[in-house]
Amino acid sequence: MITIKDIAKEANVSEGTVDRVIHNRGGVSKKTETKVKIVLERHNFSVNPVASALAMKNKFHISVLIPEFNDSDLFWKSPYLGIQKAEEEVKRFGIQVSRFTFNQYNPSSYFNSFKKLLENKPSAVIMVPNFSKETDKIVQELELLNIPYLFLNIDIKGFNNLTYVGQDSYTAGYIAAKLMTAETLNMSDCLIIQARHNITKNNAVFDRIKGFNDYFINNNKKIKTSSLKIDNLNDSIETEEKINSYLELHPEVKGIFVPSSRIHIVVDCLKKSYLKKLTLIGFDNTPQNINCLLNNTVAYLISQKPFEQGYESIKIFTDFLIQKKTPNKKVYLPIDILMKENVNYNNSNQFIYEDEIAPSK
Amino acid sequence: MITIKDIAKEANVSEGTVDRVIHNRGGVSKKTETKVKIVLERHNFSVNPVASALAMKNKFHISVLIPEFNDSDLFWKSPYLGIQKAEEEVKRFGIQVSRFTFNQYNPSSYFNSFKKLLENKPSAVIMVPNFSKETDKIVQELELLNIPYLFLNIDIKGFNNLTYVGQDSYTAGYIAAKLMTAETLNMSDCLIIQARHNITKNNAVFDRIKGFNDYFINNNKKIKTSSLKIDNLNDSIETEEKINSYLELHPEVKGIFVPSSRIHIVVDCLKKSYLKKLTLIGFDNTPQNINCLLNNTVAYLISQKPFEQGYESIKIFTDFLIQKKTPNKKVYLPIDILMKENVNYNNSNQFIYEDEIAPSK
DNA sequence: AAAAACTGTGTGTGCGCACACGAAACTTAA
DNA sequence: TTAAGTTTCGTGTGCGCACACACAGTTTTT
Repeated sequence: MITIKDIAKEANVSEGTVDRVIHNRGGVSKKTETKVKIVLERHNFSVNPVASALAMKNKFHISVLIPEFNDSDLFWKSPYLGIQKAEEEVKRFGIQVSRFTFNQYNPSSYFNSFKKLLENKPSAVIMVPNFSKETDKIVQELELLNIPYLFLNIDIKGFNNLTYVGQDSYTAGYIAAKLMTAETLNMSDCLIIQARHNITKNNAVFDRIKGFNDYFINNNKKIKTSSLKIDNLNDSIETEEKINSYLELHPEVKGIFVPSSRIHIVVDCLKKSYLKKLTLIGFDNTPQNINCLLNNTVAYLISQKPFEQGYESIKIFTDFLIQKKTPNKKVYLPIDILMKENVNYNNSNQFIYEDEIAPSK
Repeated sequence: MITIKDIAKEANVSEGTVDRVIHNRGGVSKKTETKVKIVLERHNFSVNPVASALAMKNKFHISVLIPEFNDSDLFWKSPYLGIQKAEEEVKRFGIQVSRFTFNQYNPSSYFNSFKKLLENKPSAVIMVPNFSKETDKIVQELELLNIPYLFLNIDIKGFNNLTYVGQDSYTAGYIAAKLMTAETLNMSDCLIIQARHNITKNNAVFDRIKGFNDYFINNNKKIKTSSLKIDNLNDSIETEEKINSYLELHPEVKGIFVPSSRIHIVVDCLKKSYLKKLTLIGFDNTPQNINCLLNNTVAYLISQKPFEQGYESIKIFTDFLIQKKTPNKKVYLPIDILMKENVNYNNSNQFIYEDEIAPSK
């Protein structure tokens, strides 16, 4: 394993000079710089991150801007845990992680949380760009300060984010349609239920629906889809009323697609008789949703691998900060298909060690 | 973050003594040992793995005993690559990895490879226990030498392996049956094709078939399954002959289940007319199998996440050797369901960085 | 022409730990 | 009592790197 000392000897300079070249610290003449760079190239040198971490001692600071979670909406707990696990791993490398949460329905909470985040002077920012207008402002500030940032889970176009870590929503919707087709025997209609506020704000939902519909078009399936928009999916009275009356009017509907994590709410609202007859497909492995799989009310869930999203984000920035590794423009995580039978294995890699909570089997 | 120096000061001994106590090097009087241990306990001290790795410099040696791969059987390439990726990551921690391959159909090649492996004096062994008799002998030697070992991909019971890293084959087969049911509309027979040599040697195949059959029993499905055993799946003439003539005799068969990675061979042998009519479900994301997904001949593949198996094995042993973290007795990886639409995303986390090969989309 | 300022480079120290070496303190043998 | 072990412990060095500091050589200012 080649070291800085070796490079220095070969280039006939001191270790300090090699260090300056590697880290672009300046104060090196053009001539020696190229001389050193040639040697570095030739040996394909990269610093020993272990030694580097030891010498630096808490140099880098990754800040995370992420929606908060609570008992009724647990989706964001998973990325949080993934971040936590990665944090534990990279701590000893001198990477410090701070988390800042916001209310995902409140733009100003998003922006205020960002302001607090900035005070910590992060070396890098992982953010969930939930609101486009505020994201504009945030990104502007970050770029002014030359702080690299990556988008987690929500993929907004037109920014210079280091990368996007998440799912290809379009394909995920496409797959949902395929599963729906298999389950409903190719010959029925399908209802898409979405919350109204999602129509503009969260384009993942939009992409999923587009993929869902495109599947039927591309494969000449005769399935018809229609959309039901509900103002507040958390208001169970409105939801219950709307869904059940829609189904009464449309007995040809055999499947329900919920392109968000809220399918458990739909399950709670549906009359028992419908639950038996309909095939439900939704997103995200929240505890409530998993429960729906286990009690046979939901046929499939498509998981975004939220834990891995958080975990990978931290790892990617660690490699970027320490080793200057640049990731691909998009880091798409696997599209996970969950059903009753494999759901228990889904999070196994989060709980490898004995002192952690083991998954119930 | 508390250091050895801090502990030493507080216990009124030198750093060297603390080091001796931490690593059980001996040469410490009972009195001072307990004195130091109390302080260690109080601060819940654990060594800084970064500094430790730097100081140790190639202390540990993990050896891997794994089947070889070639163009016609690429399955074992994935764990190999996973091991390679992990190796790259842990190299700087002073962990050296050596790989030893064997012919998976030849027990003596397995044992001979192990003998070579032993010469390297490994600190830990990752092995694929493909032959039970030879595994007996191997394990005996390892336990005599006090070398910890873990089983990769194949789960043989009755040994003191540190852990098993792989899939729950029974559940995987169970899920295959569920998918088969959905695709073949609940009302047909199903053929299981297996290689004869697998019947005794590889109990993963046995477990998958059991899970497959149990699904129909547990869920009162009227699907009948029958088995076709073929002596040598690689002999395409025999395979072709047997399968097609069986199907001719049994037109009620609507699905074929291949509980091994050889489904692409079945595809090659099947007459075109059958290919269109039948639903095929197999295992493992080898390039040939993936190709079958893409050209619509195979409906689903169940992946064992072989890449992750290799990767996690190395990581688990690294943590075990450096930090003495003991893993669970079984580390089950997710049961991955692959279909045409999501297969491209399946390996994305193997190729996060730009200079590596990106997945074709 | 001397002083000041700047540029380019080498040297030294410490990050936390592992481990070799050697020095006390103590025990046993002569 | 003294020499020779034996046990117990402290000290020193290096792992590879980051970064502060020092110092020569060069350019600019007065």
